[in-house]
Amino acid sequence: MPTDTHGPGVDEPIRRPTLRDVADHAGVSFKTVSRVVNGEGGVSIELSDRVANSIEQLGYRPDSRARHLRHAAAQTGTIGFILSDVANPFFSAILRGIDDVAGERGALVLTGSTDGDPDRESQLVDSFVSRRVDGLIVVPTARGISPSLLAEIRRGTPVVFVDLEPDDGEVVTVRTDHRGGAELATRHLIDAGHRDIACFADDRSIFSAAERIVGFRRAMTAAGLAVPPDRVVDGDFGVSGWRDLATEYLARADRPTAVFTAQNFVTIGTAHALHQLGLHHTIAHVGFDDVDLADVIDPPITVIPQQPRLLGQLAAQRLFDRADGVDTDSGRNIVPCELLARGSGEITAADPTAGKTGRR
Amino acid sequence: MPTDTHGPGVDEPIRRPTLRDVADHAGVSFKTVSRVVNGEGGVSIELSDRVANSIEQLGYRPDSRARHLRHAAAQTGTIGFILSDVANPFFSAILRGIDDVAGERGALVLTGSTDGDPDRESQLVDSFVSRRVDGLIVVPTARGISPSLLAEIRRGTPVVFVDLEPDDGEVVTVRTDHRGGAELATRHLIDAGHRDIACFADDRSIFSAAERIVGFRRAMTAAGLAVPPDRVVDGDFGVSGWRDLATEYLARADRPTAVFTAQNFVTIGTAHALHQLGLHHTIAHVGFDDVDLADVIDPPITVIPQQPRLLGQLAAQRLFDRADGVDTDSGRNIVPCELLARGSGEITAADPTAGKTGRR
DNA sequence: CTGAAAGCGCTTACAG
DNA sequence: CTGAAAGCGCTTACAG
Repeated sequence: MPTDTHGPGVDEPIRRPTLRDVADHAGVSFKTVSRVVNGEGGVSIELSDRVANSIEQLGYRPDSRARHLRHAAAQTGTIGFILSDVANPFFSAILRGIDDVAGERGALVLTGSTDGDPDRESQLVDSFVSRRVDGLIVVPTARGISPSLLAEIRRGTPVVFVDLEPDDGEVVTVRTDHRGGAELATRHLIDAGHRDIACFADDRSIFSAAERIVGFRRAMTAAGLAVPPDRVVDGDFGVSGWRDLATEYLARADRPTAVFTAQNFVTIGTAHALHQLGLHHTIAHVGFDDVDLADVIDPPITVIPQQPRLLGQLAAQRLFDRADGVDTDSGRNIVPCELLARGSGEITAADPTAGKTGRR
Repeated sequence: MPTDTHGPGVDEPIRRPTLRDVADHAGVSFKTVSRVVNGEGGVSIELSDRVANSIEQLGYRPDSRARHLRHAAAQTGTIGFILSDVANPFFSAILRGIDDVAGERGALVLTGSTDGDPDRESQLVDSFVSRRVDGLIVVPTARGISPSLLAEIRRGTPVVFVDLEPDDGEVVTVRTDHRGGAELATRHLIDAGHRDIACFADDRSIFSAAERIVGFRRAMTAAGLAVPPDRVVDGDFGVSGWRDLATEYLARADRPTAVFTAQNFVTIGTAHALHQLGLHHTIAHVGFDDVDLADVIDPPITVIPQQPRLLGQLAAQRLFDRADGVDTDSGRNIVPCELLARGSGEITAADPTAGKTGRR
């Protein structure tokens, strides 16, 4: 058997040194080592040094699993974050916010993407619970809370929802004021003189999309404007799907004079379409959620930015407060919106007959 | 004391049901429950049903910590990902790739952002190791491997580096061909007739930035072109810093006729600057890494896209292979680059004397 | 200041 | 097919 200088080989099972190994090495009882590791005091300096030295030499790292086993209720310092897709910058910014707060407390974050699949969500809940996370932050896949998650909430596991709000009202949620933001965007377009505005949104089965559509309708109604059914389009089409759809929609003679796009992928796709059609200086456009380069394109896109990192921080804060028993309210944190005027949303309404007659 | 119907209150410690609780409930020995939980068989259907029923009623979930304690070498089904910032879409896409592969194996991913701080990196390594992760995927903060991470590698913990490569060559890395990609970008500009090209890069202390600068120089040298020192600018300035810097740099009379921006924040900042100066149709521009809306702005930005999700998948694959003892090579996976011509990189060189004399 | 005993929730041998 | 014993790595009482 060849000598292996690069650590244990494949066949030798990798065994980490334990408290007992350190104790043997230092020539003390393993309880003494435990005291040093936990900084409990009551150990002579001499022994303490000897133990510290052995820990260093053997590369001992306490096993947090074993550590918290004695009292099952003890916290593991790990929380779980269940979301649809971490690759979406909006959600990864939320994750970053969660990580900010967790890091301050020495806690760690487990993540899992569901792609909107409720079965995957349940599976992740079970996996997280098996690892005894101290709490769960969830972007729910469906409007109803999945049974396994509901069971955990009932059991007393701290759970905070972000971005989306499940139908059960007894629940803690941190999210943007989707409805208010959409109203703001729509009113902005109305104020620029638009009467015929379309709303392109993510699938309305998603809470935020539904809320934003409601906000759009409210603002229109408040201004005494009708919303024909085909002026609200929703669906989960992705950037390229929305580009194609918007291109076709806005090429029609009866196109609207302004568009409110209610989600970032929709905004990007629609911006593509407007440029493709050469209508980017003709049709006004306000988007929900900010996008890279939104202020470089011509005209720069007027948006309702969200603060995803803040959402994550607030959610984590509430989760830890609940885990500590400090925050016992159920209830919501709703972050208000502002509008960032950049140009695309300030295009005024053209002669309303121009589009209707199909003239260029 | 008021009756609490919503689960345990704050004072009652939340105790999850254990194997023993289930056994008592079902009226069997706890070993029988263990058999049912693990699907070991050798349990009569009648008992099995009774146990399953109790598990359901009590909401029992096995404790994975206790489960793997018996054999310390057993896998925990958890891996760690240490990176600079999950809010950067490039890294969150890598995380998604890792999650894809982990999910297939029923494993979970712990993440932690370092913001480039080596101390935080060490701290995260320790936290992850305490939780006995089966392996670590790391975007290293510094060129050298931090001592705590090195100790783990020596111990035999599977570690795979992504995106950046530490100086120690004995290490497993999955990354883009930074140098080759930069050469490709630069050659593309040279082929469009440019002789005077600037390179704006992330701080050169970062491996990828250094490599991309090398690629730039190589392509220039291969074409017989000189690279004056002030034609290579590097630093960690963020989007707005780069916008300001590039605006000042490109406003000068002796500006280059083309720019290669070696990182996504640099690309965004420089695109801003070019538009601000009205030079977006004058100065050619190629960026490393793709950006939202890059093909909507005028002209669309020519880029060398990376495949971050693929990088994550490859890294996780190698990590699990190593953890399983299948992959025992040290070595690198280097993903090659292609160029995506969109317009900004195909602007040809203006009369070379025009810029030099400061004429408009 | 130091240590031997019991136990956390589970699995792995070993009996019946 | 079912169960009682020992032990994983550690902490929490309890002795000296």
